[in-house]
Amino acid sequence: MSQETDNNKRLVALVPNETPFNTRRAYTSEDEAWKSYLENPLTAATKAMMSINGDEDSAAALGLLYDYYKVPRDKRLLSVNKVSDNQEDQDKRNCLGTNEAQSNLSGGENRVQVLKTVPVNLSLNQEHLESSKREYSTNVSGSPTPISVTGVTVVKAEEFTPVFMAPQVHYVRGETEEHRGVIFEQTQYEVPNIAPHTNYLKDDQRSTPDSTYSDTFKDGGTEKYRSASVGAEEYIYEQTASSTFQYTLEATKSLRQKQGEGPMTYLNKGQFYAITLSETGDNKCFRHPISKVRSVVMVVFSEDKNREEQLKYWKYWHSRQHTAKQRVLDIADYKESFNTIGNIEEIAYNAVSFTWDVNDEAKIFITVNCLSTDFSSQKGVKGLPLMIQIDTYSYNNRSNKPIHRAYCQIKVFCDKGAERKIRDEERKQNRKKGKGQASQASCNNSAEGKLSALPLQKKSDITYFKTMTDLDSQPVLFIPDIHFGNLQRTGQVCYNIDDEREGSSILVKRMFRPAEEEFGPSPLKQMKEEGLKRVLLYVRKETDEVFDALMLKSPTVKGLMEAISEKYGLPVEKIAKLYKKSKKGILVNMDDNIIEHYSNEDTFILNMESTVEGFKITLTEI
Amino acid sequence: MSQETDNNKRLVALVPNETPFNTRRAYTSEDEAWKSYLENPLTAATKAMMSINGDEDSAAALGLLYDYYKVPRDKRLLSVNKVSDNQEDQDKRNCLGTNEAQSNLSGGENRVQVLKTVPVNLSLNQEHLESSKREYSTNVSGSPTPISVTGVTVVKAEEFTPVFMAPQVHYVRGETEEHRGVIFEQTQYEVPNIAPHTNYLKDDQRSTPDSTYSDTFKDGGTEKYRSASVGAEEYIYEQTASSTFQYTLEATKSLRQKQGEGPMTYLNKGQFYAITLSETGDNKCFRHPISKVRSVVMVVFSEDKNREEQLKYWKYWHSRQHTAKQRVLDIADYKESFNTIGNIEEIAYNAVSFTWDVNDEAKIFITVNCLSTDFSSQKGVKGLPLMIQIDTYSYNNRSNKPIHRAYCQIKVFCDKGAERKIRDEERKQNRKKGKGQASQASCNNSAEGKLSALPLQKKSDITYFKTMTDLDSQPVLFIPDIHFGNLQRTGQVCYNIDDEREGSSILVKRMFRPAEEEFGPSPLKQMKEEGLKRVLLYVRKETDEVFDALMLKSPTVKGLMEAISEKYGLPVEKIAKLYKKSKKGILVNMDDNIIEHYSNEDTFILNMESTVEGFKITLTEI
DNA sequence: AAAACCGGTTTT
DNA sequence: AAAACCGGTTTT
Repeated sequence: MSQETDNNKRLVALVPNETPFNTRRAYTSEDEAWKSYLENPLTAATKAMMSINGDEDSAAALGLLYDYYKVPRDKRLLSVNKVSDNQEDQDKRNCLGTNEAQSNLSGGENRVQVLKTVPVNLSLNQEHLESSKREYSTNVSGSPTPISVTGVTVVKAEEFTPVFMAPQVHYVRGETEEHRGVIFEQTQYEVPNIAPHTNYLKDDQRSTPDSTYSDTFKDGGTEKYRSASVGAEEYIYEQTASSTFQYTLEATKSLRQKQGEGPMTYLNKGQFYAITLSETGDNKCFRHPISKVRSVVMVVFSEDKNREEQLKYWKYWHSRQHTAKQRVLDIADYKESFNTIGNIEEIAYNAVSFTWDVNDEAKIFITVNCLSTDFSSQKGVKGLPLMIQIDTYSYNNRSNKPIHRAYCQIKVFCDKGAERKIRDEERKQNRKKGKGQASQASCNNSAEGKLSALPLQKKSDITYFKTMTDLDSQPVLFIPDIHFGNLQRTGQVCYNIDDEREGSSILVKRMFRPAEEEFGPSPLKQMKEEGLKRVLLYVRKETDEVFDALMLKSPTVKGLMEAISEKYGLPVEKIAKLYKKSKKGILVNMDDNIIEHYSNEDTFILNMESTVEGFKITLTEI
Repeated sequence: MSQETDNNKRLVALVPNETPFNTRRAYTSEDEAWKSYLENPLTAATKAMMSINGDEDSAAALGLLYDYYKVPRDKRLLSVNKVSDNQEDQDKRNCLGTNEAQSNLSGGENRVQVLKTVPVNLSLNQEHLESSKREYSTNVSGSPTPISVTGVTVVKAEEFTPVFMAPQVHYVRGETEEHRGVIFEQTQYEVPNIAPHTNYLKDDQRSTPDSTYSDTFKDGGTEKYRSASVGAEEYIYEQTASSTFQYTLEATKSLRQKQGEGPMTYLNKGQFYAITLSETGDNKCFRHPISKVRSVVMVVFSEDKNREEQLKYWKYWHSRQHTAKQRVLDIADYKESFNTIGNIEEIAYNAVSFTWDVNDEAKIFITVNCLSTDFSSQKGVKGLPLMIQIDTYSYNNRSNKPIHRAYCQIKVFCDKGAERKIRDEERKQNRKKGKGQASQASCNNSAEGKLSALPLQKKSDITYFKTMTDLDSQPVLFIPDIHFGNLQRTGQVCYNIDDEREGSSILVKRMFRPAEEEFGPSPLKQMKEEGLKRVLLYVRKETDEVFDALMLKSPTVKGLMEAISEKYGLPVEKIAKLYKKSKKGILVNMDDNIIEHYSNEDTFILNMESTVEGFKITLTEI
C-alpha cells in the first residue's frame, strides 16, 4: 500500500531502462574488443556475481580471459585535496588572487586528456585487483619500486606492459620527474595538502593506462616519487590533482552529527532530492579547455559492511520488491538536469553515472527506493544507515581509480519520516536545552531568558558531502542475478558508456542469452506440449528469482538428467553426479524413487559444480 | 532471538506428540467403518487441507466417498444457557432452592448417554456441511419441513436416511414431541434462554448420529419443533441442555471492553496461563452419575474471518516458524492439571482436547505461541485479535455439536507486552479521567477530590469466557500439510479419544496408511496411497558423505530389506540379519514396529558385513 | 519491571 | 503537516 502511494508520488519520468544497442565502435582486432569487454566494469561485476552465485565455471572462464589478455591494474594512491566539508572554508580558499598564476599553470596547461575515448573502468572485482597485484611483482621491465615512508602515505609506482599492445611500451623518466618537481613546488605551499602529479602520455591512437602517481605529506615535507615510463610514441599527459570537487545534497541534515563520521541526512523514500556537483579548488576561476568528468552516484552501505554483507542486504531487499526491475537509486530526467549532465547510465541498481563539465555546476535529482528498515524483517528496530557516495573520474582517463570521492550518510524513511525525525531531534534538543537551562538556573539564576550558549547543531537544509581519502576501495555495485536471458532484455545491466560501445553489448548478449534462437524452443512452448504423465519441476539458481521449468519426460534420474541437459545445453554425459539435498540439508544420491515421488511444480534450488569428472548437480528441495 | 528466549521460558514439559495406536474397535461392516471414518473430523480436516494444498485429486476422491456413503449432516440449532459473563449473576442463579426439582429432572434423570461409545465428531469441513444441506432438500422420507419464524431463531429439523444402514430408519414423533414440551415448560421460565432438547435413541449396537434439535426463543414464546425418527430397535436418549459451563482465564483483562464483543485479554507469547473449567447451572449442586465431558480449547481468529482466511493466516505464520513442529497452542503437563483432566490430545496445531469431570473444576495451563502481529510482515501496525474458544462435548455423545461453547478474545504480545498494554490503557484512562474532571471542575467546582463517578472499567486479573449461542459453526482447526507419511507418524493428527476409540484410530491409520491387508483395495486407493504409506529413509556408509535414498514400499522389515536389496543389488535372501543401532549405541534386531515408527527422511549409517550366513546389515540412527 | 526508543502507520 | 498510535525492541 505504501509502495503504491510512493509510486504515485513519483511525478517525474525516469530514465528508461531500455538502452539501445544501435551504435558501434570498430575495433582493430577481436582481441581488443575482448579486452575492452573485460575492462568493462560490468564484466567484472558479472564475474563477481557469478562467483558469488556459485557459477564458478563461468567465473573461472572469465578469469582465464583476464589472464590471457593480461589485463593490468595499478594499485596506486592518487591524492586530492582533502576538502573540508565546511563550505565557508572552501569558499575562502577558492578563487583568491594569490592562487591565480599557479592555477593557470597546474590547472589549465597541464590538464591534458587522452584523445581516444576508452571505457571508464570502475572495476569492482576484488579478485581481479589482487591478480593484478601478483602481476605487478613479476613484471619487472623498468623496475620502479614502491617506496614506503613511515608515517606518510605509501607511494607506489607501477609499471605494466599490456600484452595486447603491438608496440612495446617504455617508461620515460627524466623530464617527467623534473617537471613534477616544478609543479610540486609551485603548489605545495599554497595548498599544502595537495600532492600534484603529472604525466605525459603520448597517444598513438591506442589507449594506454595512465601511470600517474602521487605522494602526500601531511606537513609538506620532502617528497619521494617515481615517474612512469611510457612508450616512445606516446604523449605524456599531466593530470592535475589539485582539482577538487564539492557535492551538495538538498536535504535536511540531521541535528545529531557524529564526530568524524560525515554528515547524516534524512530522506524520504521515493522523494527526489537535488544533488549539485561542482569543481572548486585551484581550477575554479577559469574555464578548462577540456573539462569533462564522469561521476558515479551510488547508494552503498556504511564502510563497516563488507562486500558480501552489502550484496546480502541488497539481495534481501530486492527479493522483497514488487518488481525485479525495482532499482535502489533512480535519477530524474528533469530538463534542469539535462542542461548540465549527459550520458546518463544506470550502471547498477544502486548506481548511476553521468558526465558533466567542471566549468559548470551539475545538478541531478535522485531518489532512493529502499527504506533503511528494509534490510531486516524485524519490527521496531533502527534502520541501517546508508551512504550516497559520489566517485568522479577523469572522463577520458581509463583509470579505475576516481580522482575524487565523497559521501554523505543517509537514512531513508517512509512517507514524511525524514521530517518527523528532524522534528523529534529538535524536540529532544530543546528538552535537553531546557533541562540544561533549568539546572543552570537552579545553580545560578542568570541568563534566564537567553538560550543555551553551547553550539547546538543548527538545522541545515543543505548537506555537504564529505571527501574521502580512500580512492582505492571498490564500491559495491548491485546488479541482481536475473535469470539469464532476461538480463539484457530489461536493458538494465547493459553498460553502454556511449555511442561507440557496442563491443561490450555483444558480449553481454553472448553471456546472458543462450536463448531460444540458439537453444531451441522456449520453456513455454515445451510446457504446452507436455503430457499429463510427465513431471514438471521448477528449479532456479540460488540467487535467481525466477525458476526454470524442467519437464521430465519420465519421472526418473534419466528423465531429470535429460531435462537438465536440454535446459542448460549441457550434454547428459557431462553430468557426473546428481544429488538432492533435503530441506534438512541431507545430501542424497538422486534415484528414480525420489524423483517418482516428486509432485508437479515442486521447487528446487539447482546448483551446478564443475569437477574433473564432470558436473555435479544438486537439487535442493525448498 | 526473541524466539529463543521464549523457548527458554518454557519451563514445563509438553504433552508428547506420539500417541499410540494400540486400541481397537470392531466394526460390523466395512461400510460403517468408512462412514465413521468419513465423519471423523480429521478426515474432513484432511480433505480441506488437501484442497487447500492443491491436492485436488485426493480431495475429489474423498468427495466421491462422501457422496457414495451419503454422509448426512443436520443443520440444527442446539441451544444451551446463554450464560452471562457476569460471574455474580451466574452465582446468584446457580444452586437456588427453587431450581432444585427441575434440576433433578432435567439434569440428573434426563441426562442419559449413548451407551455405545463413538467418535466425537468435530467435523470442520464447510463443504461437507454444505453438501449435507443440499442432501437435505432431496431426502424426503418423512418430510419434516424447516419452520422459519420471523424474528426468532430459525427452527430446522432434518431427517436423513443413511444409505449405509441396513435397517430402515424411521422417525418416531409423538412421544418425543410431548416429552420435549414438558421439559421445555419446566425450564423455560427459570432460564428463559434455554431451549432444551431431548432425544430418545435406541442403541442397537450400531452407532447412529443423534437427531437432537432444539429451538430457541428470545422471549420464551411459542415453540416449534420436530422430533427425529429413529430406527425401531434403537433407544432414545434425552440429553439435558440445562448444563452450563463456566471457563475463566487467569490473565489481566483489558480495560477497554467493547460492547457486546466479549472480553479482551492480553497475553504474552510463550507464557502459560491457567484456564479453569467448571459446570455451573442447574446441575451444580449434586454429583452427576455420568459426568465426563470433553473440552476442546482452540485458538481461532475472530468471527469475521472465514475458514480460508484463517487457514491462510495460520499457514503464513507456520511458514515463518523456526520449526515446522511449532504449535499455535500448547498445554502444560503440570501435575496440578493432571489431577483434573485426562486424555489430552493435540488434535490440531491450534487445538487441544481433554476430558474432565463436571463434578470437579478442571484446570489447565495453556500458552499461545504466536504473536498477534505475526500474521503480517507490515511494521508498525495493530496485531490481529484472536480468540480462545472452548467447545465442550458430552463425552459419550457422538454429536459433532458441542453442548457448550464460549470464547475469550485475546491479543498476544511479545515479552511483557501484555503488561505494557495494560499500563498504557490505565494511563490513557487516567488522562481521560483527569480531563473529564478538569472540564467538570471548570463547569461546576464540586466533587473536586472525588474521582470520576462514571463506571470505569476496573482492572480484572481474571477473565470470564463469554458463552456463544452458535454451536453449529465449525471451528477452523489448523494442521499443516506435512510431507507425506509424516502425518500419522508424528502422531499429531491422531485422533485417539480414549482407550475405546480405536475406531477412529484405525481409520486415521487407514487414511494415512491404507492398510490393504485388512480391508482390501478401497476407493481411497486412487489417492496417493503410495505416498502416504511408504517411508523414505536416507542411509549412507560410514565413509560416504552423500546419502542414498531407501524408499520402503511398506514400513516393515520386508519393505526395508527389499529397498536395500534394490538399491545395492543385493538379493534379499542374502540378508541374514538386520539390526538397528540406537543413538546410544544399543544394538537391536530390526522389527516392523521400529520401522513403522520411522519418519520420512530419517537418516542412518548403513553398515554391511559379510558373514558365512549372509550379510549382516546395521542401520545406525544418526 | 517500567520507561523510552524506533519508525511504519494512522489519525487529527 | 503534525501528532498520535502501535507494538517489537532497547534502555533504565
